[in-house]
Amino acid sequence: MTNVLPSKELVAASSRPLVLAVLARGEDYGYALLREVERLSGGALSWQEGMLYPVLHRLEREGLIASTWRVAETGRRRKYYAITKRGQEALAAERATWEAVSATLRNAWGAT
Amino acid sequence: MTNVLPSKELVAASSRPLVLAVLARGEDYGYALLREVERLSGGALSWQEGMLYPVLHRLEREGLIASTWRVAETGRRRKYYAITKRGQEALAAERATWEAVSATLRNAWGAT
DNA sequence: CAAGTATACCTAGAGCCGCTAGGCATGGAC
DNA sequence: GTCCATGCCTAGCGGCTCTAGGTATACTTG
Repeated sequence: MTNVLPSKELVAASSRPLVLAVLARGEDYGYALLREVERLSGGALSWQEGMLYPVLHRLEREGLIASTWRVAETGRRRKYYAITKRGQEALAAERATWEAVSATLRNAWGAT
Repeated sequence: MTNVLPSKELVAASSRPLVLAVLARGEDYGYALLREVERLSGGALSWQEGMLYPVLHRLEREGLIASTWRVAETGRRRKYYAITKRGQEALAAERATWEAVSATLRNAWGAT
């Protein structure tokens, strides 16, 4: 399932729920999120940095995630993001809409 | 599952595969597609005309669907769209990317 | 110790797409 | 004859990814 190259629209639709879902499992920082998405997709998805950082900034501005600068054991400065209470509610809502659309697509695909 | 109000990004991501999927089941016209999507979603999704017609024109310009003006039994002029061979290939590709992204989301949701 | 690579963050501009908010035309109901 | 549903279309706005950069630092290798 390598390299299916989702359209930019599909990237746009999945970026928020995916970031929130990953952060719901524990805090993480931007650069590592890129790796995590690639891992979770089995290599199929590969996000660009240019879309991730704006997404993180938007989510933080909306109060769905919160950031903390910290120095890692490697000695590098990293900006760690954690999901907030409102972020968890938003995640549940995003998931519900995603599943509604998915169910609709399955209906359309299934019925010949 | 009424009224989940998908983001415009999710609408953008699903419009192409959904239109192609519906037309793969048989030709249809714009206005009826709006109803069909509402029906397939169980009332959860409600497309605006302002996004559907541009989508149809884009898909036709790309050769994925083809249109024919015809007069219905009601006496009204309708523009019927049918999926083309290339459209069916595009549908398969769209479906593959959608499922790759869905699987990624499920992975993120599932693992706590 | 110098150079290259991986890490780690950020942003401006372009292009694309849905949404809002209209417009136009006709058939059927009352 | 008036109103609603049908049936198609489009211009302008805002928002989001992508391209294509920039900056800085730790680690590796010769």
